[in-house]
Amino acid sequence: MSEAAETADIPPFRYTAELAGEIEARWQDYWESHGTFNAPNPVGELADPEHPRAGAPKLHVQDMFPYPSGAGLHVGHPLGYIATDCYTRYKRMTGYNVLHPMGFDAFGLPAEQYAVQTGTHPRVTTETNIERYRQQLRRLGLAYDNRRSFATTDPEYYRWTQWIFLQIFNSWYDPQLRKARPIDELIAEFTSGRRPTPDGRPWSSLSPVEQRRIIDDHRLAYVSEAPVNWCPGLGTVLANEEVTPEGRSERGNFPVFKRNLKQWMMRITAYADRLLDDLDKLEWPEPIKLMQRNWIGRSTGAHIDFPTEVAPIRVFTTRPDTVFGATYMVLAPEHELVDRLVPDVWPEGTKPVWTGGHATPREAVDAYRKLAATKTDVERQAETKEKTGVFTGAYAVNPVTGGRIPIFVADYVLAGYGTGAIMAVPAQDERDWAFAEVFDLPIVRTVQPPADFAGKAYVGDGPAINSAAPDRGLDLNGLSVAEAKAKIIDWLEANGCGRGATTYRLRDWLFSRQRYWGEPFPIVYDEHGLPVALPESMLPVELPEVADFSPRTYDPDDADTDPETPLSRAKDWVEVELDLGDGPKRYVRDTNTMPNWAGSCWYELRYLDPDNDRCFVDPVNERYWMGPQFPGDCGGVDLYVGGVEHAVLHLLYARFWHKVLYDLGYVSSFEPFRKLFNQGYIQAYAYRDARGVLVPAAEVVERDGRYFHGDQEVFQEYGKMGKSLKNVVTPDEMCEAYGADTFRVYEMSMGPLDVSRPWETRAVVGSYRFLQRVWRLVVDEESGALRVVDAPADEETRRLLHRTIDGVRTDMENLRFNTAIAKLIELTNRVTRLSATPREVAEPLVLMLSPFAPHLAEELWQRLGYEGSLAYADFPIADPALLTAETVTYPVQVSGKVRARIDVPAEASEDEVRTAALAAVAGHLAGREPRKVIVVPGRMVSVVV
RNA sequence: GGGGAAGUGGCGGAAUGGCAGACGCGCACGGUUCAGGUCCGUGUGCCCGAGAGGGCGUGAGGGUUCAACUCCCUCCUUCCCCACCA
Repeated sequence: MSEAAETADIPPFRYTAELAGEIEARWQDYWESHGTFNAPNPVGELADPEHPRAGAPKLHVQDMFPYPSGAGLHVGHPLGYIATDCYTRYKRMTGYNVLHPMGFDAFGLPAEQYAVQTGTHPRVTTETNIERYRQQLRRLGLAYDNRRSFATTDPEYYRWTQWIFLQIFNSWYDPQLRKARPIDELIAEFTSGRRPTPDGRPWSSLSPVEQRRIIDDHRLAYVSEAPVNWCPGLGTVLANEEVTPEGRSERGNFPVFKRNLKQWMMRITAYADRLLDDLDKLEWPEPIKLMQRNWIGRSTGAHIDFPTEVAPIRVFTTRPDTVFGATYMVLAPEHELVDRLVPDVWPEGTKPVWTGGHATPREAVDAYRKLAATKTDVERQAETKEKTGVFTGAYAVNPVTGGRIPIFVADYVLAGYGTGAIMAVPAQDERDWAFAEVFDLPIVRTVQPPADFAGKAYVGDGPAINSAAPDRGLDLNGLSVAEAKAKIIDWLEANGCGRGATTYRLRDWLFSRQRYWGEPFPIVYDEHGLPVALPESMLPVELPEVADFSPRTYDPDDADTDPETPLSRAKDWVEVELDLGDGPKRYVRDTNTMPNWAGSCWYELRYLDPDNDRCFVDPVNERYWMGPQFPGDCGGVDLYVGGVEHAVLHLLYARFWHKVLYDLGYVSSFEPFRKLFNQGYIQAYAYRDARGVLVPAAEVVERDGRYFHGDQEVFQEYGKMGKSLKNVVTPDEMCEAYGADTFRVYEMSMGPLDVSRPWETRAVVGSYRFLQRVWRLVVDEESGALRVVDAPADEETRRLLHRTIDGVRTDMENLRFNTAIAKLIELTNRVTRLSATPREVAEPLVLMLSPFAPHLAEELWQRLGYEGSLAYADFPIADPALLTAETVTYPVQVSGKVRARIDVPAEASEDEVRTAALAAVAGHLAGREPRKVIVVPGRMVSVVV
């Protein structure tokens, strides 16, 4: 087919991809040069009292910003961006001052790894990628306030990331007030003696270094020698969340080892309760809230101390009511008391199975620990229910029964949760039951199980049994689990052997990485090796130039190695002489960088005041865009849209930082994102040939339900769109073939926004035809003349228009764009059948279409005789009088089956409808008298015989 | 193992107690065209029937109701999250 043949028959004024491209470029230029989507701030450089929306009610909508990868965007990426664009364009037309910004989360490993491979500086790669993203997004006509755009890698941005880090570093958590406070206030409490020192010595008797260590231990950001996930293959430590269940690195799939290393930690656990409780204030999808609740994992119960010969063992239990059934104890292999407890010889009464075949307890414990340490998590996984362990040779005393109970070491008890020790109650815990069976330990039921519970643990509710110690003044028998818990906690507290307690699954956040392409810490170390904050005037601490961007990596299996960061090799940068208040001294910089998450922990705030160089956001601007809307409101972004993969980490970290900033008085909102919406994913078909090799999806053709690549039959599968599946479709291709407006309409009409669905390029043409029909309603394809007439529309068209307006408004408010578009298509299809288009329909149709197809709408709006942009035009309002049809068709059911339809005037009374209905179905009644006739006004009639 | 979400035509989906399948893709037929494509029109859940019409139908089974895709119970399947958390 020749170019000439292709275009020869096409009318000169048809809405083609070429025309769409021309219109789109023109309006994108217009919007940019007019700053059409700039949103005015109340104060500061972005304030604009002349703006049409200055002082209007605000709406702050935000997308989860992208990491600008080298591959560029595919059609799945902008789904959420288009959705928020449609929503904000709509809300702008209903009078809101809309803030809709976009930025880039640009620190990260891919640019760094590319740098390692090619020597290209990550900044160069990053900036190239960002530029590409900007162009791709611009082409989609997304209505951003571009003055507010930034990348987390901009020194002017990460200056404030570092500044916030310092606020966190210079804070402590006051559990009484349940909030973070400046560290100076803690120092003042110690100095005045209001707060005792940890070991009771007077504050003034401590050396300055001792004082600093105590203070440092209270900071919300602190350096800790803690067990971390060391990954020699990557040369870096990883957060727990970055380690797979198999005990390998999420990136690279290298082995990960638990090592004690000095690392920055964030005391997010101090906020566990607030992070949990404030979920109730948020309009988030329940599944996401649940995931956060599970992640925080609050359990309430008690700490109980079990005396031993060396020191009491403290356990955490959620079932203190079952303490009478505690017939043995288990310590995690890493528990600090293990070494002190182990005696020289096996005591009297040691069962052979307890010893693991070893001659002494010491030997047995050492061997077991060694085994546990070398076992990877894969192996532990494989033997999930197989309980292993070994007797320590030591006994503890059950504080309520006074009985001696053996102490075991077993890896089913985790060092990192609770106290790393448990009281084992086999009768009421399935794991303990399994262990007790293996090691032949006594089982004492303390909750009466139902009849069919012989031979297994019973974890449910029931009356307590075998739970009395009259000589100790304790009797739980007959009480329910809840009652027994309350009573035993009172008893434990009164007798000094325990107290009510709460523990969390959430751990403190490991906050340093041994990478190059991240924010440097604004911290130096002095001659004592203690951290010292750099003053604000020294921010930002910029990344030094280095020759080699990679951390030192090792044999992936060699755990006995130490991190060596890229920054540590920049000797001139690392060693500095500074005057930090007590004269010029030599300091050493921190050579770690912050994790990827840092930049996204507060970016929602920087959009509000992106150029402010006095503070990270002006409080007035923050209060306007994010502040509480009513008493008790948490405030925050009004709508935050992004993928469900950030359900826990990003959203938890960002909430944490936001709460610290709130406590310190910098923001008026105590949650960053009031409402969250998770968009689904666009997935795509991929094809493999008979050998299992992927073939490019674009080259596959379907014939009779089978798929072929050339002559070869290939087989369809379904998955994420990506290079690896050879099924990428880019927005640029779609813009080229159909125009950006068609692409936008297609993405929004595919289905509900929160559901994942497959991309089908061949279906895009439906949206294209729709826009062509709308174009034709307004513009004559042959002459280019306006087809719009001022004569009024017929009554039914007018009523359909108003029902459409009403329905579209509801759909837009609820982000149901697919049904909104369906309604617009229905209206369009009706008007298409008219010989000319009434202006009273054309104008509202164009306005309603404009959020989805903004370029086309702007063009038609202009052709309809308006000047400038329709971005601030009023969205159509339905006339309530026209929302019903003139006549209503009622289906008439007899015994649940539709037997007739009747047309009655909309204003007909219920009796008139009933009479008409009965007449219509008389034949089906066969003379029987209806028992009941139900008339649902405007809906249907149901006759019961 | 625990938790969550979801199962509707050939496909994406619509209907949240009231006409199941809106809207779109695909497909079929017709118009336009030398032809293909485009565009326009009509039809399109399945079965019986020439037709009028009738029967069946929202993963399976049961229940509530005049009326169930929708609410309740049991089960099956798929996807996602967590996973020895005391």
